[in-house]
Amino acid sequence: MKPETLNFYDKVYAVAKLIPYGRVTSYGAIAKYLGAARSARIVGYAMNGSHGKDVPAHRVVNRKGLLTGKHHFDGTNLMQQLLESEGIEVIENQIQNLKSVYWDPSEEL
DNA sequence: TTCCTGACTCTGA
DNA sequence: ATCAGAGCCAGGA
Repeated sequence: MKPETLNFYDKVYAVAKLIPYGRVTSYGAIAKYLGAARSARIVGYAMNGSHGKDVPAHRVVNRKGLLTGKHHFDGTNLMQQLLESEGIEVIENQIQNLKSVYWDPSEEL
């Protein structure tokens, strides 16, 4: 396998690992940071392989702050619990005060 | 090689 | 303001 091919996933994982504690980001933000603003779905798709890795996928949500990927987690509210455990208020799969906990790699990095 | 699916996002009504 | 539809890229069969 070519390193370039894996580079995309590797970058996604790398950025996800860079997400600070108590902060969340969106797929589009990561995609944009990687130079593929239109590949937001690919970022989420890449997260499918993040299981078993050190990638805090629970800190990655969609642009609306909705936990769309929580269904892919082991439990049903596991993702929400993880976020709440970090001080992030989540109600009905919706992150509250998203603006305050939002973390943009393009701006922070 | 082609077709299908998907943890998204944007634009239009 | 909210709701619905189309577009986009990458990976797997």
